[in-house]
Amino acid sequence: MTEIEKTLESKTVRPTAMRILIYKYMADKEIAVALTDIENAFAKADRTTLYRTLKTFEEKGIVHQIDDGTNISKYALCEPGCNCELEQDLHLHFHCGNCEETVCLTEQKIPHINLPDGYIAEDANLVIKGICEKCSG
Amino acid sequence: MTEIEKTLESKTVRPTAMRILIYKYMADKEIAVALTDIENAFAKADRTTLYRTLKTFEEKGIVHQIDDGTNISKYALCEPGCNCELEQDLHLHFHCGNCEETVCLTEQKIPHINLPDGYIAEDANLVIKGICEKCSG
DNA sequence: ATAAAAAATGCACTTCCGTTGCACTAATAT
DNA sequence: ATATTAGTGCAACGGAAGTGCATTTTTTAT
Ligand SMILES: [Mn+2]
Ligand SMILES: [Mn+2]
Ligand SMILES: [Zn+2]
Ligand SMILES: [Zn+2]
Repeated sequence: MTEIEKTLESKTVRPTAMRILIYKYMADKEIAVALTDIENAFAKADRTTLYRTLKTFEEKGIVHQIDDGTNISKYALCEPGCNCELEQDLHLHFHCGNCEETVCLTEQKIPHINLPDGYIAEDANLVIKGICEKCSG
Repeated sequence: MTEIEKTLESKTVRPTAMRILIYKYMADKEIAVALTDIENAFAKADRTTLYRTLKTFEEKGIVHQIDDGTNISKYALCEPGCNCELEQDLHLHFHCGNCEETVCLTEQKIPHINLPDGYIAEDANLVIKGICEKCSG
């Protein structure tokens, strides 16, 4: 049993062929991927399957969904041991206006914000737009 | 000439009847509005006109577009003298999971973030999700 | 005032992404 | 071996954003 299969099973996701391929695809990429990206990478698979795979991965805490402001949902593998729901694990995301790529900056946590009275924070999303390290070189 | 007409003209936007109505509608609301909201409020007007009015307002710095993570673009009037493009004027937005409303927290500026080497920030979007002051009461 | 030009509006249609229903197939449990 | 559950594929739908073009309204020039 491979490392990936073990990872999936540890999150109670059955390691089907398709799921292993998608996991591998995402692990090899250092950037967040859209459904369309996966669709293009696996042309013979049906979009619905890929879509539902991402949903399953998300529900089981294998990936987290990223809203980078492009109105296209992106996904990235969670770090080992990450708890995306918890405030302490909320990292920011960077979207490059040049290459259009979105990356997790997992080291950069979202700072705690003091809200006006009555407001209760449950989640936060911080996206920085600009030029990425690859494009600014 | 009314106050609103003067405001529009000062931003080089011709104060047509429709535009004045939309401006007034947004000024009366304390929350960010979607195109659909305006569409419902002015049922006899065509969606395209409303759509293009918002675009014009945005280009001329009368409103700013808000991406609150719902994948529905919201718009809110800019504060007098605000320069949304500048980092110093970037405020955060709050989206309530209960009433589904989005508000500008214009007092809460987005804190400056130190990015890894090579990353150049040009814009930022910070959305806090939770329960708003009206719903938490 | 009249005509020409420019701007705004309305209608129809398209595109894109996300999502769902249902049938079919593969895997698992009894 | 059979029943049950989980995964996949196909087809269609839906909402929201966006565009091309005809028509109307407003502005400008004559
Ligand atoms: Mn991330
Ligand atoms: Mn705002
Ligand atoms: Zn880049
Ligand atoms: Zn609320």
